[in-house]
Amino acid sequence: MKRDAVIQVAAQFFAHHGYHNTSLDDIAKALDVSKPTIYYYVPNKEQLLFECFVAGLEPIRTALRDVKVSKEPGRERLNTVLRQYAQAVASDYGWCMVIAEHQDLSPSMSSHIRTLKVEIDQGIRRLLREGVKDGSIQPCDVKMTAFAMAGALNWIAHWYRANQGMTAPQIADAFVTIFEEGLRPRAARRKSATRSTRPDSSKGLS
Amino acid sequence: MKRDAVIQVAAQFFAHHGYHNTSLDDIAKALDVSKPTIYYYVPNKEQLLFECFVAGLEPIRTALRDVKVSKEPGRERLNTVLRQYAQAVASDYGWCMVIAEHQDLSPSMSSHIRTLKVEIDQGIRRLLREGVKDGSIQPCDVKMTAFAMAGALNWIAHWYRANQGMTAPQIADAFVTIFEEGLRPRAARRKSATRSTRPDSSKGLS
Amino acid sequence: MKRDAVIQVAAQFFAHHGYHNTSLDDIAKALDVSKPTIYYYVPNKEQLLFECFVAGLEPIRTALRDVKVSKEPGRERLNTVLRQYAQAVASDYGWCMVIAEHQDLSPSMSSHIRTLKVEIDQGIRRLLREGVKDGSIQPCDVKMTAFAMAGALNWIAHWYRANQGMTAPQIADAFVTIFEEGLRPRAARRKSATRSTRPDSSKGLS
Amino acid sequence: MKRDAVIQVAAQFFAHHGYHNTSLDDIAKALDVSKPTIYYYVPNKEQLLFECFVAGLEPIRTALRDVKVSKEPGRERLNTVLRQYAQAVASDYGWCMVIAEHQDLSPSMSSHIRTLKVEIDQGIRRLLREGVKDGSIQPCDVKMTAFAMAGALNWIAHWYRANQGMTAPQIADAFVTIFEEGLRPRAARRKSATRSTRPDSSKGLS
DNA sequence: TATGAATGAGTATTCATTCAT
DNA sequence: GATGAATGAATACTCATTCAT
Repeated sequence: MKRDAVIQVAAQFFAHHGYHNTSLDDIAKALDVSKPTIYYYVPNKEQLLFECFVAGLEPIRTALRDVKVSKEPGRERLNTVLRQYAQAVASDYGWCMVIAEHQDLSPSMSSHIRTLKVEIDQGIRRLLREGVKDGSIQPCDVKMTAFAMAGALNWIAHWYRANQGMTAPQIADAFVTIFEEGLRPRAARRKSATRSTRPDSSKGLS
Repeated sequence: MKRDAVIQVAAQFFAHHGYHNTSLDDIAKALDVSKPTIYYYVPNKEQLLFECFVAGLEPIRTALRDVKVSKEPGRERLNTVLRQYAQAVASDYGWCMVIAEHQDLSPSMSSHIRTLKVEIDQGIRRLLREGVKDGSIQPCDVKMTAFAMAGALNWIAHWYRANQGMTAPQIADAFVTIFEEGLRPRAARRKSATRSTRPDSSKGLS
Repeated sequence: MKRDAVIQVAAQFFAHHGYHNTSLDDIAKALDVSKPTIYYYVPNKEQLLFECFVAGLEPIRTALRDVKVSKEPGRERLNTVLRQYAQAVASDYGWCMVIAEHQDLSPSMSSHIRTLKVEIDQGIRRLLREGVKDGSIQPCDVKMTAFAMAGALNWIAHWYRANQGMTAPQIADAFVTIFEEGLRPRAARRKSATRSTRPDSSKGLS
Repeated sequence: MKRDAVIQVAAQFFAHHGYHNTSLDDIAKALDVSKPTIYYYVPNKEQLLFECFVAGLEPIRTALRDVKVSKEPGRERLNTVLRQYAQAVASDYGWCMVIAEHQDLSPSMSSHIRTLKVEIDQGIRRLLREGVKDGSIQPCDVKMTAFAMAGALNWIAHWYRANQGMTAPQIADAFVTIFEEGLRPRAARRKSATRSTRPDSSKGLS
């Protein structure tokens, strides 16, 4: 589908240059079509961002749905979702998914996006609660924990570069370990964490 | 200093509406001055963003410096810095600090900002390493842990609203607990986590 | 071609009001189009000036080329070029051609224009040298003579007004006579100069 | 006088960068004073240009006045004036003198300048007429000859650079020779023209 | 004399969007 | 399906000029 090509190219441009620094001219040129052609597939720039957002979010929603019927303990199911989440954020659509904000969107689209985001957040919180209930997760502030996880994972979109350093699944695993184990030493340590693969590159803030 | 007022108002606008959706006209109107007056204090819009960035970052740098001479174990010193970090991100300048990216900046300014960000990241990594060495932090992937923490904390800028729900220090404490304890239940639990204060609001993604 | 209309109208405005006193709004209004339309045909104001410059220069370059294959003595060929030169300077594009300077142009465009100007200058010097060689022009300081001629002719752009007083070819003839004969009386005068047609108007300096 | 310093610096800036590309800030910075200080000496930018113009023109007016009482033949007196003219055009004020145009000036100032320019032009024409009458200049189109001379001399402002190549008096002499002798060979040549000193540099058009 | 602070009026340029074809 | 041509609206930035001090 050409429509998908439009959306993917848009996502890549948005991720590299930002939403506002990407003109439809840029996208048109990259696709080697004229600007009005884009309007044939998408009604406006805002919708383009929205489509990128949805494309990125979809796999996470699917993972949340899949996990609902699983028999595994909550912590395992949460980890499955987090792994999928990390992969989504590291995809072409990750950046759009993460920065799509009310700031650049009309009220109606903004609330639409908010609904989708809330759905994800609630899904994660539910898994946390279920994990606490079944004993696989220790009691915690569910809301804050969901925020911390989302933040850590979303941030991947800001520093991840495909084909450089770790792959998305590797990052997901590292993060899962961090969130599972915590920093405080346990009386009986059973598993030693892996070392960083590229200790030189450092840009946690960005 | 009027200059500081300019920067603060700019930071608030950037945070609420985004960098590109804020015109210098907006800022001028909010300050009740004419547009050229802004140029009297700041040479251009980019520099305005940069000043906001620096204003937000400064307290974190200070905290990192202060902690260097502390005699406490690494984990405590790290927590001190993280608390300051959370407070900075929740300030007026937090959003600017977090989204100031190469995308909207000239190459020279971009690299300047990168340098400052790397400094923070390295500071956190150092504390992690020292904590591991002195036994207050369990062995972990230092780089990934720093990334996860920075991400979780940076993300606060996307959902925090002053005078609503938790205060910045409360959030900081909650996050510190999460990172310290981890999700996996410990054999002997000594400290039970607090419950979420506002279980209704949910927007982890944004 | 609409593009040509844009350039011609621009040239007229530049000539009447000066480059800096002409806004793209003025040009757009005169063409009865919107400002962005101009940008559809020309990438920026500087390029607009450049196009006017080239439009004015082209006939002179052509004349220089044509004259290369002529069998006439140097002085005749020079006169042919000077006549064409005068006509170009008196055209809509004359003023642009003459004032297009490094001052208002980017370095690259500036050097481009300089190249073209040097080409004209060298062409005139060559004709002077050839005239001296074939005896049709008396020995002289070739460089200074070329400068004097170029100056006298360029200056036409400052005082010439179409449909007032002499036509461009008449002016060209008058100048050719002046340069040919010189002021010092010749022993045997063969040709008496014409009188000025409008002795009242006087603005040699401007 | 500080006022003179202001005018001279302004003239240099105008000459190097153009009237419109010179801001009062530039001039103030070069003089190491604040912008309002300039307004203490000169009421506005236009007046600044006017003062430069007058400063450049004055020596020519003086020369014309001096020559009125001379007993020399017209051609000699004309040459004296032309030499002074060339020197003025090559001065700091030359460029301003030559480009000061109605385009950048208010109507009243514009007409004032025009009056001064006409005075010069009429002075030259008068000398030409007197030279013809006393036989030192051969009959010619006085108006066109004055225009040609003014153009050739004015143009010096566009290519002359102090301390490079010929001095102003040398240029004046070369031009006088050119205008006196003309290109057409004379039956009996009495004086051979000098050669160009820098035959490589070529920029007659500019 | 001199200036720090301020501004009104511009001005080039960009860009999402439209429409006739 | 696709595009050439056009535009309304916005926006960063500049600069001559003023005025209270």
